[in-house]
Amino acid sequence: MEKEIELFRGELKKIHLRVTSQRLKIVEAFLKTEKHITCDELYLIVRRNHPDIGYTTVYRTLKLIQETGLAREADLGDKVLRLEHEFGHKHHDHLICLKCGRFFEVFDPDIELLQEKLARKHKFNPIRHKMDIFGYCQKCSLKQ
Amino acid sequence: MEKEIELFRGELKKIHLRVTSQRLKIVEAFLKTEKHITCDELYLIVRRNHPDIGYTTVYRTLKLIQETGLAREADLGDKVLRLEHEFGHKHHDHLICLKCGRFFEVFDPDIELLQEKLARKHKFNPIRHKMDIFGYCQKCSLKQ
DNA sequence: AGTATAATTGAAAATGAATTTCAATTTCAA
DNA sequence: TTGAAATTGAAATTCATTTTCAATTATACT
Ligand SMILES: [Mn+2]
Ligand SMILES: [Mn+2]
Ligand SMILES: [Zn+2]
Ligand SMILES: [Zn+2]
Repeated sequence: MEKEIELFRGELKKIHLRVTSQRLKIVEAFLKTEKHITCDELYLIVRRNHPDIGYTTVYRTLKLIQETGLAREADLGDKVLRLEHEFGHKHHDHLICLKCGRFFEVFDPDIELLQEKLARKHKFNPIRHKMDIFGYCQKCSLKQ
Repeated sequence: MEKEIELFRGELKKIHLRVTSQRLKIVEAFLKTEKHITCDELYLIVRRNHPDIGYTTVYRTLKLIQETGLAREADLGDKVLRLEHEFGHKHHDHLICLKCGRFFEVFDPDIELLQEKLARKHKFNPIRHKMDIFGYCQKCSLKQ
């Protein structure tokens, strides 16, 4: 987590933003959770230990966390914006259970390669992609 | 388009909903466009020829269009809900240009197969998936 | 240290797409 | 024909996201 925080500090300084105690507390809270978290969820967590920090500051810091490369958007199929750790985390895709909402992070190098090829075939220069497979996890498959 | 409209009529009747002139006009307008369309965009189109039809009815009919299997959600990376034709259209994924916003519909059977395998490997029962590759189309790649 | 300047904060307000409410109207089936 | 059910569209509501603004705080420069 130290590395991430150093990165955060550095990036802020680069763009002449200040490293405030609020920002640090928020980024620490974000780094501690391993979920795909919404702004509201993070706010509720931060508030437990730091009741003086407002929602707006969490919201704005979450933007900074994205901009500094610590987080990226993750879509779990509900309609709220969720963020997941980016720095130090390899790219991966998701299996998302339609019943219980749990998700699994997966990676398949063969698919990645074919995606690249597919794009090239269409003279398209791929930058990033999102692949989400929706269905039923083992537990929910059994229960049905 | 006749086939789609017959399906729509049939599905409505199945669930004891009425085939009204508004619904028909809206579904026809939807079927005529080949874009990934938002509710608002469709409303504006419908309004041109049928100024008496309200936004709410378009919104509700769009839900029905989805439920009857004529449309599915399509995410182009902006934050608005878009719908694309489903019935009679094969599954496909998207290459989405980050610069001009245009998109290309693509399909790769090898990727589809590997996706299925990947899910199975994790004891996951896949139902549907979404794969969007973001990057730059040929035109926008050259311009940069 | 003192002061000017710029950034930060959090409450409140604004935004905007998605959704619901409701009273009036229309359709259907008996 | 008549009562029940469905439909409609305007208006209101919801809810996440984003902006505004006045007060506070940090920083840079004498
Ligand atoms: Mn993830
Ligand atoms: Mn499409
Ligand atoms: Zn599950
Ligand atoms: Zn382009």
